Amino acid sequence: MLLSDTLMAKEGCSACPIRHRAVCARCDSEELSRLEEMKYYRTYEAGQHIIWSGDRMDFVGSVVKGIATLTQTMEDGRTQMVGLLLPSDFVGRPGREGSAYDVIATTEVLMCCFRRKPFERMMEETPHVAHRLLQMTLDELDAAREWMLVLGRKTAREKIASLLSIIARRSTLLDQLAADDGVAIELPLTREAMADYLGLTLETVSRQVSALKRDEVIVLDGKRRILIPDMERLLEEAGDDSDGGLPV
Amino acid sequence: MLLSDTLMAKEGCSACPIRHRAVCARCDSEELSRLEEMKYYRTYEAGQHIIWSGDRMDFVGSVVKGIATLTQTMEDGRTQMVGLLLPSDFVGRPGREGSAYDVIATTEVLMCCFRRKPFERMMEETPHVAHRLLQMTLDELDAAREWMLVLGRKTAREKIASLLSIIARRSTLLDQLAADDGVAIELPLTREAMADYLGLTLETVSRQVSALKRDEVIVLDGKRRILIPDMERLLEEAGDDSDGGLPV
DNA sequence: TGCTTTCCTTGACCCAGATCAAGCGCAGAG
DNA sequence: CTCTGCGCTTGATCTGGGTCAAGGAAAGCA
Repeated sequence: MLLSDTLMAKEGCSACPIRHRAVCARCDSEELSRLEEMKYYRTYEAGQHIIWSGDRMDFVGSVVKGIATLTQTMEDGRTQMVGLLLPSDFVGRPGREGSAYDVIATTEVLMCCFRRKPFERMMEETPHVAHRLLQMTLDELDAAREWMLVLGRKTAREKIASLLSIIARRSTLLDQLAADDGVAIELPLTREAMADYLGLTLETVSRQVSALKRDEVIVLDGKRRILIPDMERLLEEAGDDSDGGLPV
Repeated sequence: MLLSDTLMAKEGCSACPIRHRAVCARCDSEELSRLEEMKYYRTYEAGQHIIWSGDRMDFVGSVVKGIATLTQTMEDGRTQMVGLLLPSDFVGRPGREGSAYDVIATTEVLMCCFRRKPFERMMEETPHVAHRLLQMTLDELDAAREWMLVLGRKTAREKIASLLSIIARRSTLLDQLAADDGVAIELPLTREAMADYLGLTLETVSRQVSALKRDEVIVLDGKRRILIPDMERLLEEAGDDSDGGLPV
C-alpha cells in the first residue's frame, strides 16, 4: 500500500534493491527460490514498533527501505540506542525466541520478513545464508565497538561529528552520490533520537549542532538535510583523523 | 614452559579445558583432527601485546587460560576497552588480514592458535566451526550492546557495579563456584584497566569502589579479590534490577 | 634494610554537560 | 486566520566526574 510492495511482490528477489547487500546476497537461484517461499513483505509506519523488547518473535528479516532503531531502556526510563538499521540490515537473531531490544521504525519502513523456523532450517542445511550472516554480524560487532569508543571517550562535539560521519559514510555507500564538492545527507532522526544514540541530552545535541554550523563544519539545509562541505574536516572534528578504512 | 603446554600438547583437544565452549565446541572427531593439524599453542606474559592494532595477523585462535583485553586508542592517547577476553573467547576475524584493535594479555595467557588460511578454508568446507563462530559472534554483539547502555547512560557507581556483576556472572559460569552465601571473584584488572573499560578515570573508579565497600555492597579481600555477599543487591546497584536473562 | 617502582587512595578544585525553564517556528486542524 | 502541538533553540544554573596533586602500601631488588 504505502511503499508499493506491488512491484516487489510481483518481480521477486531479482528486482530487490538490497539483493546484493542483505543476508541473501550470496544465495544462488535455488536458495533464492527457497527463500521466496518463506518470505513476506510488511510495512511499518514512522514511529511504530517493529519488535518489542522481550516479545516472542516468529520472523527475522531485512530492512528494505527506511530507517529503524535498536533501543534498550532501563526501568527508570533512561534509553540508549544500540543500533541504527538502514536498508539491507538484518533484524532478529536466528536460534533465539525473543528480542532483547525494541526495534522501532523511524521513517516508514519496508521489511522483507522470513518465517523463523524455515529460515533456521535453511541455515542448517545450506551454507550461503549462514556465511553471509556471519560476515554481517562481524561487521556489526565492529560497528558496535567503534561506537563504544564514541560513547566512552569522546566529547559531545566529537560525538555529533562521529554520528554525522557514520551516517554520511553509510548513506553514500548506498546511494553513490558523493559529490566531490561536499556530501549531502538526509538525517531522519529527531534531536532526541540523536541524543539517545550518543548518550547525551537533546539540549546538548542542539547546542553542538548549532556550534558546528556556526563553525562552518556543516551547513543546514532545512531542518533535516545536512551538507558537509569538507569531509576531512568533519573527520577531524570526530577525532578519528586519517581514518584507516576508506569505504570498501 | 610457563603454563605447562606439555600436558596439552600431548593429550590433544580431548583434554582441553575449553573444548566444549570454544569455536571447536561442535566439531566431530574428524573435524577436530583436522583442526589439530593447523593449531599450535603459544603463551604470552602479562602485559604483552598479543596483537597490535593495524598489524597483519596470520592466525586466529582461542584464549585457553588467562585474561586479555581488546582495546582501541585515539591519536591523543584516549583509550577505550571494547572487549574482555576470557577463556574460550575467540580472537581474530576470519576473512580479514589485519586487526582493528590491540589485544593485550592482562594476566599470563595461553592461546590456542590456528593458522589463518587453513582455518578459513575449513570454514568454507565444513559447517560446524562456522556455525559455532556465528553463535559466539552474536553473543559478543549482545554483550557489546549491553555495554553501550553502560557507557552511554549509567552513572559511575552503576558502571562499577555493572562491571563486577558481569565478571561475576562470567566467572561463575566458568568455575561453578557460586556459593549461595555470596560470590567471590578474582578481579585481575588494575584500576586503570577498569577505567578504560568503563569510560572513567582511575580516580573515579577508586572512589566508587571505596564507596561500594563502605556501603557494604562488596567486601575486598586483599586488593584483587572481591566478595559479593548479596548478588541481588549488586544487580540493583548496577541498575539492571530483576535481570531478564539468568545464566543459560 | 632501605630504595624504587607500581598501583592505589584521598583531597581540593574545576568544567563539560545535565537540568530547569522559557520561547520560537512551522505544520496541521478547525 | 488563529490555535495547538511538536520539535527545536537558547539561556541560567547546577553537579558528577574529571583534573591536579599529594601521599600510602606492597613487591621486587640490591
